[in-house]
Amino acid sequence: MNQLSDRERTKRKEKELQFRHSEILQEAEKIFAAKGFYNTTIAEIAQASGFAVGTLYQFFQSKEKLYMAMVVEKMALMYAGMTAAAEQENTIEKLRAIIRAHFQFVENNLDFCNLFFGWDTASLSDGHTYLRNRMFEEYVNHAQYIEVILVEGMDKNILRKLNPRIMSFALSWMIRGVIFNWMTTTRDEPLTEKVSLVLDIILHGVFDYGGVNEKNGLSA
Amino acid sequence: MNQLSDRERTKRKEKELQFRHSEILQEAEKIFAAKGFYNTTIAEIAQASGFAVGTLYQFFQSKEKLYMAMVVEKMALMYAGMTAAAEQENTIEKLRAIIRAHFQFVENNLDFCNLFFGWDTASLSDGHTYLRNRMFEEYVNHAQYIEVILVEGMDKNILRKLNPRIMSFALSWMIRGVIFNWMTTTRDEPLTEKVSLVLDIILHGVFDYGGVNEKNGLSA
Amino acid sequence: MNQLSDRERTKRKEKELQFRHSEILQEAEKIFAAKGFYNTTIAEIAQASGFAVGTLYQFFQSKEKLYMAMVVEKMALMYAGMTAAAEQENTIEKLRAIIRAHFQFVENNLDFCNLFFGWDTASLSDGHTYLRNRMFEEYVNHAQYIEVILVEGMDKNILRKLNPRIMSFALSWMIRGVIFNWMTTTRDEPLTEKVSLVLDIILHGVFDYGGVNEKNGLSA
Amino acid sequence: MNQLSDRERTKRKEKELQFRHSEILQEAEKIFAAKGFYNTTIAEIAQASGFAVGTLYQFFQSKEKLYMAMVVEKMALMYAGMTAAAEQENTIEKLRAIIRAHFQFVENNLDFCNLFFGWDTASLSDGHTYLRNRMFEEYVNHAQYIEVILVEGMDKNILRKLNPRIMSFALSWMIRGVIFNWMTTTRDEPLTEKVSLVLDIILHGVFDYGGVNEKNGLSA
DNA sequence: GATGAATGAGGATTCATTCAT
DNA sequence: AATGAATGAATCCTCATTCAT
Repeated sequence: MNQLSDRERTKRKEKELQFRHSEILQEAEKIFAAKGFYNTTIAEIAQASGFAVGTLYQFFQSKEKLYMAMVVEKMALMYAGMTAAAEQENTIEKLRAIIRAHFQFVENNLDFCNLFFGWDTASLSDGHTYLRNRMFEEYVNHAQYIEVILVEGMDKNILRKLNPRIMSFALSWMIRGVIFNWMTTTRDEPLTEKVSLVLDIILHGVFDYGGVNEKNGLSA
Repeated sequence: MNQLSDRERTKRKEKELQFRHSEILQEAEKIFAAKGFYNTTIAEIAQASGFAVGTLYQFFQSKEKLYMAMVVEKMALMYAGMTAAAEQENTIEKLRAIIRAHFQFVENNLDFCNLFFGWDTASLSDGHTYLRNRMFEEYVNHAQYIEVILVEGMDKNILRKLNPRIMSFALSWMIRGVIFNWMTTTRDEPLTEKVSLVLDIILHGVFDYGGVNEKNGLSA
Repeated sequence: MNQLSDRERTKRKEKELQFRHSEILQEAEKIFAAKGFYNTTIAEIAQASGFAVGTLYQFFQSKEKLYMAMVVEKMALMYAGMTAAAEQENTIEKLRAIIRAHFQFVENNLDFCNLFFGWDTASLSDGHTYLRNRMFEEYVNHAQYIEVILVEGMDKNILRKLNPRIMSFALSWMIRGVIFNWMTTTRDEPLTEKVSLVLDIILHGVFDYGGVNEKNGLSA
Repeated sequence: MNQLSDRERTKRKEKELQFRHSEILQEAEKIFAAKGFYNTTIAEIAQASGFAVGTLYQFFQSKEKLYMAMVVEKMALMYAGMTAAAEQENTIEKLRAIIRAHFQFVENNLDFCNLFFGWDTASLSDGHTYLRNRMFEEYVNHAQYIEVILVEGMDKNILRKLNPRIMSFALSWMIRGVIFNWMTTTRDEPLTEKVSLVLDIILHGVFDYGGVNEKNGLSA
């Protein structure tokens, strides 16, 4: 029983640790998003998260590591959400789900996305290599995941047989573009309203065949 | 005669000034691109451009202003090039020319694009508002220019009648995506080789109508 | 009986305390010797000695006090050893024994001596006065002990009648010099081999009387 | 003529530089001597020497480098003085001159010697290797210089044929001992008064041959 | 008594900016 | 106009010490 309570205590501690961890990360995200990496001081984050400066350094070795942890965690979350959403039968539906998940994440994580999409993932001095690599890795990983879906679609003769890498990037960045547009303007209607439009453009393009797309009832 | 020589002197001076200006901006671009805004020191730029630190401050009020001048100049150049290239009869050809001009600029200005597209336009402390606004302005300006072309195309029944703003962003960012992909990979073939593919995707989308696009001879 | 067990418990506790004390001091010595006072952290000592940081503070009020305890203990040991060794009939033999004891201590306590002789008894901020005084006290104490021996020797017409304080310091530091030399070089032969040489020099000096020393059979 | 004035200006600047250099070093010496390496702050030195913190960093890369520069300079000065003083015909006179020069330096550089002889040449974290080496080098250099004098004396049958390295160290450290004694006590009479006594002990030792030394008229 | 997480004061260092020459 | 030495505010990080458990 004593042992049990020991285990329990350990567990509780770990949970608390995790909790504090994300507590800090959450505040850090807001501040980093608002002011960028270099204009954010550790003291600010400490104050905002209610810990002492020294305490932050017990969780994160350095300012850069803290920043990285925040970005990597969020990115993973974003891509995980998209991957989970893509669990659909139909290729088209998979793409639609991915777009929607992407948009939803943005709506729910404005702070972070401001940072991530807003031209701003700061150039970190030396550790920058690691973060860039890590982000790029995550990004490529996701791109490959989309490629797989695209290739599947090609095999089923649902999608045209074009370079899947390029297609994947075109899709991702078209999405990014719409996000950027939304974030930098009034945001009067939810981003998720634009899912169909984006899917339509990526699927059928902008060329006008004289209404042939619409006739085919293919516009999503 | 004295007046003439005065004018001449003034002219020469202005030319020299301009020359020094761009001399500095050129070196600044390289260094900023290589190390980011915060890891670049004024002393470095001074050294690289062959001027004294104090002299730089005679041209630019502050480090941020210098950075801004550099970015704004380059952006203007980029968009100007694209606008110039778009002087074509045909809507489709206009789009193709814009894509090509974009790609060419990237190929010719790797340093800058690394900075501009590479997730890095640092968040500048207080002047950041101005730069962001200035960049955004320039960007929206360009987007509107493309919108005009797109609306023209719609009027001529060449393009589908979709939200032109969204279409414009979709196009721009699809281009960005391909650029990003190219910049972060091997770059074994010129970026300009991809013009047709990008145009094809944006025009006809990725959906497979059973070869109907190809049959129609519409693939660009 | 209860009282007895109480006494016993108290005794045992004290022994344990003492044990832990020296346990800590032993580890502290190694680390201090290797890295100096300021580059050694309490956390390191805690880890090395297998106690928690807080526990160390139950034994020693501060880092400086811990350091002092260590130094003072070792010094006392050193001087005690020398004093014990000096229990000899003959004055000359007393000096020889002191030199030998000194050298032996060095050979057996390299870590500490590195610290103590190696130019490094760091200047401690405020407590430094105490430690310096304490060390100096110990040192002078020992010097006086040697002085007594020297004066005895003078009384017996074995030693020249010179300022005994100076003589004492001359002897001590000549020993230190040989130690320093030995510690900073290859140490191929034991330090104790040098006892006779040192005794010879201090007794007879370096002047050459044309072999008169040797003739007299006085070289030690 | 312009060229000449240029040269002159350069010269003057260099002189000023050197002047400031030693200005700083002088103040640094006092403070370091009083408080030790770790308890001295750059800000203090800056304040004391009348410069801004940043200015110190234009002269010395780091606190350690500043410390080293100070120590090395002083040591060189000390040994140079002793070497210069040793320009004597007679071996005995050479030794006497060296001892006197040593003592004089101490009298004139109390601050520094407090640091240098007072158990305190701090253990510098990483740069420490360089300083230690540099100091040791300088030290050994000097020791060898004395060795040469000793060997000369042996060749002339003035000194006994003992290990010259050990003799050199014995002499140096006996001197150090007397210095230490003088520095840590009242200093009522000048250190230089003790030259003859030290020379006497090192030459003739402390053994009493029944006045044979004095009879020979050899006591220095 | 033992623990070790939390604290926050303290200091080295950098670098944009100024200004006397 | 050009220079570049001097400035000192600003910030990251360390680590001795405390105290709730």
